This record gives sequence, C-alpha cells and structure tokens, in this order.
Amino acid sequence: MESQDLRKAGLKVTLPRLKVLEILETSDHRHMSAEDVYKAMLEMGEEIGLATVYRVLTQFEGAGLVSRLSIEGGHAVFELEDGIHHDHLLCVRCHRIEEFVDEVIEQRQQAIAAEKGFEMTDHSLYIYGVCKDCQQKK
Amino acid sequence: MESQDLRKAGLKVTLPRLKVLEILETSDHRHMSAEDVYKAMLEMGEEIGLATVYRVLTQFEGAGLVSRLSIEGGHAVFELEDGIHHDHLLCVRCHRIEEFVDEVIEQRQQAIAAEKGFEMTDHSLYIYGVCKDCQQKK
DNA sequence: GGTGTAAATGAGAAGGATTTTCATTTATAT
DNA sequence: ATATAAATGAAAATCCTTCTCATTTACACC
Repeated sequence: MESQDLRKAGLKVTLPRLKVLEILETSDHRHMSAEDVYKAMLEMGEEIGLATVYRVLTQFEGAGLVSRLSIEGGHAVFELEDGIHHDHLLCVRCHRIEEFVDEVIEQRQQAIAAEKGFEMTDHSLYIYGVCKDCQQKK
Repeated sequence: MESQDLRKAGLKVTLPRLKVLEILETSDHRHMSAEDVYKAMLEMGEEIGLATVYRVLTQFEGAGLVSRLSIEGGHAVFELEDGIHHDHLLCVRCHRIEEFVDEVIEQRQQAIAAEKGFEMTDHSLYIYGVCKDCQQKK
C-alpha cells in the first residue's frame, strides 16, 4: 500500500511515482542509479522522463523512503530505506554493493566527533575491495 | 627539493607543477579544491589554465604526492600526502576539514571486509557535523 | 460527477565540475 | 644546439544532475 506512503509525504499519487517505487521494490538490485531506474521503466513499457526520475527519487529521499549513496567519483545510487542504518562495501571490479552494520565503528565515530568538539550529524563510510567472485575470476 | 619528487614520478619539472606544489605547501588551508589552487596561482601573479591545475593535481595524485577527497555532493579537494593515513571530519556549516586517525575503526574495517570475503583495497570515511566554532555562532 | 487549482510531468536547456582535444610551447636527452 | 616527446592553455566536450516552462494531471470542493 505505497499510496499511503506517498500521501503521508505530501506527494500526490501519480503513476510515475508508483512505478518508481515498484521498480525499487521488485528489482534484483537493491541499489540503482537514476539511469538504472529510468531504463527499467522504459523496459517495462512505461513512458517517463529522466528528469522525473531524478525528481521523484530526490523527493523520496526527502520523505525518507529511499537513501542516496554518493559513491566515489561516480553517480549516485538509491536504495529503499528500511530504517536500519548500515554502511557499504563496494566491489571495485563488478560494482556489487553489500551492506553491513557495525556497532563498534558507530560508537568510535561518535567518540571521535565528541573529542573534536563536533556535533555529529551524519557520516559516510565505504569500504572498497574485490569481492569473492571477482577474486576467483582473476 | 621538489624537483626530485617530480622527476621520480616521471614528470618534467615545469613552472606550473612547481607552483602548484608550492601553493599546496604554503597555503593556510591543508585542503584545497582545484579552483582554490587556480585562484591562488592567479593571485600569485602566475598564469595558469584551470585544465592544467586539474591535470597536474591528478598526476600528483597518481604519483602519490597528493590525495584527493571526494566530498559528498561537492567538488574534490586535494591535500598534500604525508604518508600517514587518516580520515576526515567535515563541518557542514563552515566546511572546515579536520583529520583523525583511529586504529579501532581501521581494524574493524579490515575485519568486516574479511567477513564478507572482500580483499579490501581502500576505504573512505567522512564524519559530518557542526564544529565547535559554528555551534557557538548558532 | 464536474471543475478549479496547485502540483506533477516531459523535453530540452542549463548547470557545475572535470576531462578532452588540439595547436603551440617547453623540458630535456643526445 | 636541437630533435622529440611531453606539457600547456583555451575552448569544446562530457557526465551527472537540476532547472525552466509549457502542458497535463490529481484531488479538494461544490
């Protein structure tokens, strides 16, 4: 019942928005760029403009429905927000993205911010490496 | 004796390169964008093209003379490489950048990569917050 | 169920950061 | 001194993303 989520966010319930949500929910990939979503829409036979995809994703981000990852050097990717904070591991070969949660790191970050007199608002942590599959393909 | 560093990196010793190095070494700011370096050059009375600044900084990065930070949403900033790995804290108000080293986090990252079967090649960690000065200005 | 109005859309233009192209200049090995 | 490969500057090109603006649509109200 995603229409409710949209209404709650003060967004009208439109086909493009519903379809973008549907794609994020049903795609094999939990992490998609705006371009990925756009292409998936076209393959689905839905008309949409790339600008609308960006707009909708940005609004969803504002509404807390998705999170945006700003990956080093590249374009942003979006993931459905599940309410559980996590960080990311990225394969530098196949670009696969995995998620992890680590309480020790979370706490150390808080401690470091406090030491430096910062009021921490956010953080971004990416671990880059070669995933198991890609190591074997070598 | 930076000419040596340039030669070691297989780069010809040119005025633009020496001047960019000089600016990075003598600036009050340890972290500068390409634009910052470009403006500093012009203020110094040195002719240079912005493209050259980008090229030179990228080459320096390749040579291990500088590191590039890819800050969320914005442009890249560069810092002289001192051989000591560190991560960064960024003030979201004044954009001040501080550095920190934390062994606990480093080790946890290694452990997480190992758990996930990744061969870790790199990582990027930014803590965002409001610095002490900006908290008081509030 | 119509219908006015504010919000949403699509297409293309614009934006900002960075890279590329290419003709000209320069460093350096010989 | 000089040949040659590399470096430079300016402008164009690129990439991702946002904006503009004319047109369409959702939905509150009658």
